[in-house]
Amino acid sequence: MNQNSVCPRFEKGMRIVSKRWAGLIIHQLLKGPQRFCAIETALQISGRLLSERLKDLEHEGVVKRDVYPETPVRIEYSLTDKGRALAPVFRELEKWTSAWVELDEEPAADPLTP
Amino acid sequence: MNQNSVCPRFEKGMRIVSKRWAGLIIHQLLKGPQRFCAIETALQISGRLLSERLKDLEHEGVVKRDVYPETPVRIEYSLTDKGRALAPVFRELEKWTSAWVELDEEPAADPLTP
DNA sequence: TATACTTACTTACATAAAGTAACTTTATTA
DNA sequence: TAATAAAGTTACTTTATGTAAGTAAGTATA
Repeated sequence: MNQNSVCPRFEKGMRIVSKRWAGLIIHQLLKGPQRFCAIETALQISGRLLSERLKDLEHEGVVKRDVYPETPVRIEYSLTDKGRALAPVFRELEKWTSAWVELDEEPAADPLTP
Repeated sequence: MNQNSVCPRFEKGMRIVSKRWAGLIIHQLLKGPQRFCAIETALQISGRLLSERLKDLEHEGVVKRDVYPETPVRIEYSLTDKGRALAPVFRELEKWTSAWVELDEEPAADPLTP
C-alpha cells in the first residue's frame, strides 16, 4: 500500500470497529459475556440501536449470541476469538485516553441548586 | 469504573477516533504531513466531509493545520503529539485486520467486460 | 384472577449526520 | 483567453441515529 491509497482490509476493519457504538459494545464485552439489558444500561444506548449493532457485529463474526433455554430464557452476548483479538487495540486506546484525553467542562451536578 | 458504567474519558476518546472518517484520516497522517487534496484522493472522501472532519480533529487537538504562504499557498495537515500518540492503537488495529479481516466478494473489475 | 413488571426486542417517527454535486476564489499554465 | 489546480463552501438528497412507544412470553404481586 502506497501513500496514495488505503489498504482495503484495514479500511474494512476500521469500518467494523468504528461504527457508532461498536467500539463501546466490544469494550464492554471484553469484560465478559453479558445480557442485552446489562449492555443497554452500561452504555446508555437505546434498545433499538443495541439490537441493530449486535446484529452487525454478529454478522461480522465479532460477537456471539447464546440462548440459554431456562425459565425465563437467558440470552448472553459474548466475543468470538476474532472479537477477543481486539483486546490489544482497546488496551492501547485506553492508554491513549488516560494520557491525552481530558473531559469537557461538566454541567453542574444538580441543576436545581443555584 | 465498574461493570455497570463506562469510563467517561474512554468514551470521549472513543468518540474522537471512531467518528466516521476520523480513524482513516489519522492513519493517513501517520504516514506524514499531507495536503488537503492528497488526503481527499487517498481516502476517496468528499471535500465537504474532509473539511468538516479536519476541523473536528483540529479542535480536539489531534491534527494541526499549517499554512505556508508560498505562491501558491500551501496548506499542510499533520498530527500533533496527541495525534502521533495514537500510533500504537493503529498498529494494533493493523495487526488485527491482517489476522482476522477478510474482504467481501469484490465486484467484477470491469463491468463492461461480460 | 387481574395487574404490573421484566427481558429482549420491534415499529414508527423526528432529527442529525453523511454523501453528492456543483460552485467559488486565487493563482498558474497551455 | 481558456483550462487547470488547491482548498474549500453551498445546496440538496439519502442514510443513520435517537426517541418513544409497543409487543410477546413469562413472573411476581395484590
